[in-house]
Amino acid sequence: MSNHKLNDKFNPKDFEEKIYQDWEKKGYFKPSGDKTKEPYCIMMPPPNVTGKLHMGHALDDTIQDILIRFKRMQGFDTLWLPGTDHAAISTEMKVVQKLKEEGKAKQDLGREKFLSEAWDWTHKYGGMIQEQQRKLGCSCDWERNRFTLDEGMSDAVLEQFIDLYNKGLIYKGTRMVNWCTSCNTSISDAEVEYKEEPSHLWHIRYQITGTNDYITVATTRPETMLGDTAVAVHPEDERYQSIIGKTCILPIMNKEIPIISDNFVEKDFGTGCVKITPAHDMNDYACGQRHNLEILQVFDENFKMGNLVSEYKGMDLLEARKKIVQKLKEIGALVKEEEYTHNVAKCERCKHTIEPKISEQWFVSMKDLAKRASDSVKKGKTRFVPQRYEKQYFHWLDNIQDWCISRQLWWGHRIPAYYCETCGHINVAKTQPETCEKCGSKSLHQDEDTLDTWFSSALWPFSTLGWPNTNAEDYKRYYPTNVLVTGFDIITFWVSRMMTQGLEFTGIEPFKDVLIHGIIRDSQGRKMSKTLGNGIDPLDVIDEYGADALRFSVISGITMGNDIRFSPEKLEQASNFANKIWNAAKFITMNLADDEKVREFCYEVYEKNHAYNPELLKIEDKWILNKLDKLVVEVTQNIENYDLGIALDKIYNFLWNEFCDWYIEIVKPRIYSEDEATRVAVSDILNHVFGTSLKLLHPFMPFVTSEIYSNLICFGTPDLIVSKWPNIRQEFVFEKEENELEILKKVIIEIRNVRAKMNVHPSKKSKLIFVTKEKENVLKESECFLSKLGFASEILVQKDESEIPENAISIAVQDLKIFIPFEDLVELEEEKKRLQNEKEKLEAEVLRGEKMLNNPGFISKAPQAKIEEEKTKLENYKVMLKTVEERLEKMGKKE
RNA sequence: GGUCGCUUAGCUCAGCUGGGAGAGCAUCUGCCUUACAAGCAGAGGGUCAUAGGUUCGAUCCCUAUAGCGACCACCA
Repeated sequence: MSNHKLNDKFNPKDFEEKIYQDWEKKGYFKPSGDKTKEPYCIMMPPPNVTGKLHMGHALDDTIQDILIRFKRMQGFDTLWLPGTDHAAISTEMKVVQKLKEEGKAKQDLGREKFLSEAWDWTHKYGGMIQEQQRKLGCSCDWERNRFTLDEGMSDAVLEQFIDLYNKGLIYKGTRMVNWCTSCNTSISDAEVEYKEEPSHLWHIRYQITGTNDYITVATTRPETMLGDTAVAVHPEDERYQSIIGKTCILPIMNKEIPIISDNFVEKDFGTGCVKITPAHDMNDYACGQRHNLEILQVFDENFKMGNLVSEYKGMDLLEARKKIVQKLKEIGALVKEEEYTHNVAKCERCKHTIEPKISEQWFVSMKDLAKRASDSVKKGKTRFVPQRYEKQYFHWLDNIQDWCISRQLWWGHRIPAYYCETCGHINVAKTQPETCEKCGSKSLHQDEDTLDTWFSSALWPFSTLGWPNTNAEDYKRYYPTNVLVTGFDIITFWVSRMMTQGLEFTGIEPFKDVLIHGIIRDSQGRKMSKTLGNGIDPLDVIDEYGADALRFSVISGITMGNDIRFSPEKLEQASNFANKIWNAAKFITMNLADDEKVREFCYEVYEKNHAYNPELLKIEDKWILNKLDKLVVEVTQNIENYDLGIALDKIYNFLWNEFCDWYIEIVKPRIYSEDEATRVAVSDILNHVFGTSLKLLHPFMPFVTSEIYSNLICFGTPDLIVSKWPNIRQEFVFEKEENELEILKKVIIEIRNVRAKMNVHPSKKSKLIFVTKEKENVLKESECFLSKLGFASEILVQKDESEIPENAISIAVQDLKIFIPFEDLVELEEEKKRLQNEKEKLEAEVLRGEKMLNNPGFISKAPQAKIEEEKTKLENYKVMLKTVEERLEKMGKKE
């Protein structure tokens, strides 16, 4: 007997942790370093260092792990490099919050102390997510783990800044930027999101200077009117032609401001007149630039009312709005107040309001960089999967604005710009220069700001490999990477920037494929969110069902790019599946023939590439081997194409419905055979087929497959994780046998079907009489399992129908006729009804076939193979119909 | 407003370049058949959103419509 050690009950907790430690200890996650192999590399999108694993990560990481494990088994020199991101705003917010709870403020602490707090925080909460990724089974090389604030990465960031600055691609300028009033920093366009909010549209009239006429403007922000420096209309708006160039009186301020014309004004919106507040609106600012308008700040640094009007000074903005509306009412300037919903800019991180603010910031000039990144994808150098997402990418790059990279934060890479206090010159260098490069002064101070998080993550695919040292071994070997796996929400933030920066600094696209997946929603289809509290914790899932089940549940049946609805049913399915193969493994190991002999046989099959000995193979062996070979080809192809959901479902179906439900059942009599040669042969096929399926399944469900495999296969075979991916055969040698067995399966299904319909208890056996002219040999060979699965007391094969009892059930499958004499159990009327039903079905089939084949269009235009196929099918149906008709006729005569 | 996606069994979703609709769960009927009741065997259930078009043939390709969703832009 085999010395199997599989526990009686399947429980992932018994082995998952143990197996992971074993993999890591044996160094399987590290690249093989074998230079004769082709490298294959994936960079893990770095999660926030203080983050927690959520379902999105679970999906993203599972996909990557599947690809890496697949390629590793295929013999590539694989590197999957993990890491974490310092997540500037997010982490700083958390630390600020913590300080606040302690009654401290960031400013009081000062930069040094704050950073030390932030590092403490990072060390305390950081890295937790990586422990969780281990639980998920991620086979990434932890020894190459990187952090965006570590030394090497920081050096890469400085290199990038200085290089772009020297090329003139980074500049400092005063612009209107998005300002988060809560985070107190500028943010980039990509970090702004818009949310619909109910508000009002106030119509306010401004008197045209020197007349009794008025011009009415519509606004959602009356509090900004104090800073109006013009009113604009569309140049071609007939209504206002006469007043363009005149001036009007700004109420409350009682100030004369010009009426100008500008194309950005929409004639059809509101009144067609827009108040222009250059200091507090993006469009107004641009318009002000075009018309040389004065910029008047209405708010102070803290977004309270400034001192334009002393009455409102220091007031909260919303409060000021009320007061000003009130005032306008009083002076009769308010014409109308209507309900209005509009989009309000919000901070993507903290969800607080974004205010446009004029300030001095650092920018990256994006136009040329974007063009190149766009072209790369257009030329197919980098490919989006699914392809439709490239539109999102193009759209972003084609409409790119300069990238605001400075943040008024402390947690991050500090901008390497040193200002000369003597001459004002900006010195840009990796470390603080002794003297100003222009005037030689020693009074220099560094820019206070830090860089956008994405400025460092943009370098991720190569800074992790040693860049800017272009001679670094990893960089030379693994760059560019093969595939980037991520969600569509991050295409603009990250994918596009890795492309622009990658091309600029390495001259090549950082990855060949960009694989985009959907997001995981809750069981009702809602986005998982903290506020809704509908998030599923992957760790809870792992705890309850195991990591393999979690992985199965997020991959099975999915299509790349489509959203996934989380369902507990899938987890049940997954864990049932794991349990199923566990039990199959138990059965196989329990019944293996003598170890030594099987091992010899195994060796033949494995090392000689399917060196089957046809002498020892029976029809069912050939059937399953043929199916297995097809499965290998298809699954391999599916994974190459990133059709992971399809691949997994095929393996599932093969293992459960073909291997367990049919093959094992068919082969049981041979397993229990007295003859040792029979047992050895069948043990070997079981081993081979099951072992090969486990290989195919391993990338998807690494733990349970490994645990089983190491208890199943013969000595000398390596651990599953580093075993060889099954060979792909070019041709399927057992097509004929496969087809024959499929027919026998149908026969068995039909037999079971009629027995079920007639309520025959399984213990009640019956005779099976096969009538055939050609399939005697096949039937003889299959007698053993036919009799078992068909509940037969005896099997008779004969050439004609001469001795068929009157009251027998008859079944027709292709050219086979089967009769089951149930003796007293058969009710003639019932059987007639059933046959009549059968007849009608077959007639319909024959009709369909004839209609098709009689269609001249079909005959002349359809491919020949299709025509032949239809002809064969029609012949089969005709034969079957004839059988049924004859039987009916006979029964009719008996009455 | 622009772009894109989705609409298939009661539910959740597959369905790869057009050639007789699939899975899981749920439902119904039998089974504790010595791997597995987390199981086995069987069954029922779909005008593939609607209307046109292309084709010998359309769930699949084209056009329009409706409902849902996402992204981008943002109009004061």
